[in-house]
Amino acid sequence: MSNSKKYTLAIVDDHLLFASSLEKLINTFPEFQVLYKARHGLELQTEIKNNGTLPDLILLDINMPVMNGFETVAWLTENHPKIKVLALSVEDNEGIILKMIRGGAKGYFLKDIHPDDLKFALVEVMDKGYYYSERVTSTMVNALQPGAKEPMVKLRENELTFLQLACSEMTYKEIADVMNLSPKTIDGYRQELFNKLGIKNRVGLVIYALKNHLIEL
Amino acid sequence: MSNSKKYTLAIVDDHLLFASSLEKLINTFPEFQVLYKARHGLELQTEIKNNGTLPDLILLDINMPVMNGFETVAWLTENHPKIKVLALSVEDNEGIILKMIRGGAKGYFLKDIHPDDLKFALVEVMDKGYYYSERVTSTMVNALQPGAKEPMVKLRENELTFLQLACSEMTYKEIADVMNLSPKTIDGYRQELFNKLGIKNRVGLVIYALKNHLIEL
DNA sequence: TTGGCCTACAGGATTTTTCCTGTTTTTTGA
DNA sequence: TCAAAAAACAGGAAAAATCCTGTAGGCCAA
Repeated sequence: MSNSKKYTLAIVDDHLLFASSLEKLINTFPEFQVLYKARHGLELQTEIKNNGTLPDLILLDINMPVMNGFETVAWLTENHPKIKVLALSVEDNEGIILKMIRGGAKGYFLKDIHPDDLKFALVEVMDKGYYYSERVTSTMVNALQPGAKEPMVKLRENELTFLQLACSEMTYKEIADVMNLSPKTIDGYRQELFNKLGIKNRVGLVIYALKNHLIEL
Repeated sequence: MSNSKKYTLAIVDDHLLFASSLEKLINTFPEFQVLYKARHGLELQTEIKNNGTLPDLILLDINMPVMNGFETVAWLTENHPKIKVLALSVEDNEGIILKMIRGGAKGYFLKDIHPDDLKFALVEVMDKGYYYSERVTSTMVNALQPGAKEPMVKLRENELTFLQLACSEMTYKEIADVMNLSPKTIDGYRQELFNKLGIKNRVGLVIYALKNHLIEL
């Protein structure tokens, strides 16, 4: 690892207290220095445009207002592929991990990580280009197992819209009106989702949507 | 404020990275020093018992495994009433704020607070005994308005149990079996809850339970 | 003791959800 | 351009959810 110059990084997290605290912590690592912080992807974009220098590394929260982690990592991969992105989340969810890695993140870890491990992860990412914990590795292996199963459920645009509307107090008929479709079509979506997701009733839909962050409370 | 001696404090939060970072931040405040950290209420209890000295102040997260913020503040108020407790949460929810304050917390703030404001809050709490932000104050005023309304919906034991079971894929008949009651009684609970909570169907129940932390995902 | 109140429970009707199968329309790929 | 695949839609029926009103039994207070 280079000792000549500190690696610079940016922190993107809407929890100001966490971001500021983390900045303090990271600045105690001799190899790293926080360049700037942002509350969400959009703020990061303007920060990058205004501030002449790019960070070597970005610590990216996933749950954020305005522009979340998924959108942000997509934008970064598109516009600044050289910047390493480490995703940071409170949630240990396979779907989310895969989504971020597919989006271009070079690593993923939970907010309950030990500071020493964080430091190790930062060093790894700069040295080797990536850092994957055991948890993330096993998730990826599972996802790539061809024989086993394809747990990745793909929802069509309309199915997603229906699912989100089903998480309200609307009846299916009302949903059909909103979506400008026949109630029978809506019933088709419902049936299809029940099969795909392995659930039995509308409550199952709500639970699924919540667990997979397809809706917000 | 006393300059002779630093105030000591403990941090209780299951997110190790956040807790450690916050420790670093707070230790830069000349008036304060972090005595120890714990991942949840239970760990705090053993820490307090083992470690001879009590902290002056505890920063307490609400969402934690094993023993959450509500249980912890209740225990602290019961066993160590002299310790000031500041609740710390990601969620801006009136019900939660009131629950913590009723439990004995001397203040409440969100994790997106600015570090300077945190410092101010810490100082306030030690000097004046409490710190309430505008947000918290307005919440309390609302809650105490006698004429306006009583938004605090009280759920009976059975109603709560039913509500929680209703947030699953069980049918009402199955719920009746589990609770050893007639399906008609369950229907009565349902009707009563719909009226009390102003909702129209079972999805409304799920949403309500989630928003009020009556169930976990 | 009696009347009021509360909880559990019922009857019975209506609406909504859920299920199964089949048809028409649209889109897509060779 | 034509056939196959996908999407939208329908009929019909059973199951579950929702709604409304009413009753029986326990408890408590005047």
